Amino acid sequence: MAEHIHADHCNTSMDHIPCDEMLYDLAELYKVFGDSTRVKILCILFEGEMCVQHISEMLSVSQSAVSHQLRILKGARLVKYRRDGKIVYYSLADDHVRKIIGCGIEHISE
Amino acid sequence: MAEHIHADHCNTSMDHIPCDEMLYDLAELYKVFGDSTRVKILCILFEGEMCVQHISEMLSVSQSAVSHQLRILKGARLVKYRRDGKIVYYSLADDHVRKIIGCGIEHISE
DNA sequence: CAAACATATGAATAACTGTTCATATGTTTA
DNA sequence: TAAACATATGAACAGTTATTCATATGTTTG
Repeated sequence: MAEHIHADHCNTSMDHIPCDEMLYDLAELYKVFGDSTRVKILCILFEGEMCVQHISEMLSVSQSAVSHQLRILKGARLVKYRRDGKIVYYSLADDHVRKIIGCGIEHISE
Repeated sequence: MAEHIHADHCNTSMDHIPCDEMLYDLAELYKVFGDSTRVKILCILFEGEMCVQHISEMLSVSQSAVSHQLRILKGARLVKYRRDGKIVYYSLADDHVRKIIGCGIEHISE
């Protein structure tokens, strides 16, 4: 939410140095990617939507831990969810995630 | 260094889920971007090479703190440096940095 | 409605991280 | 070579964070 407010005041292109608030928000965003559990969750969601339990099993991470991390991913607007009965399905919010992770992989595997 | 070893064993494209080691390395990379001081340093270096003292002044961050952060950026192969007398000039290692930060800004300002 | 199930959440703890301070290393110049 | 300067680095401390555990919320089914 706050990101939007800041972002509107700043330039999006890389022609000039982004303003301070934007750089702060940017760091906040990358912090979200800076945890292997969260990155793994995101990559699992590349395949399509998935429920919490399934994610938990695939990663061998407790349901609680996954849920906590999903909350953070939600907060960064990286994932969205829909409820179907008692099951909640999570999926990627948009294509930025794929792009950002793609950029990172490019750097590591250069 | 280790990243290279892992990366070679994994797929770079996004067709399949990247392997565990790669996702771990990826999180490590994003962790580096996940600090506003470091992001600011990187953005300052968009303008070209710059010495430690100058960076320190521009950010109003102590010389020591900047130096510590530059070490981390160096470790992630995001910046390179050259020594000219007593002054050390830092600059971006390659264009990945610009790309990664560009992706991030795109997301925040959507 | 009660029991079972799926998910979310608050508190606590252990591990990690960024800054500061003091000092070391390396380079120039007087 | 001594002093001054630029940078690097180790230790310590404060603040942050990810997981666990216990439990709450919300949903279905018997």
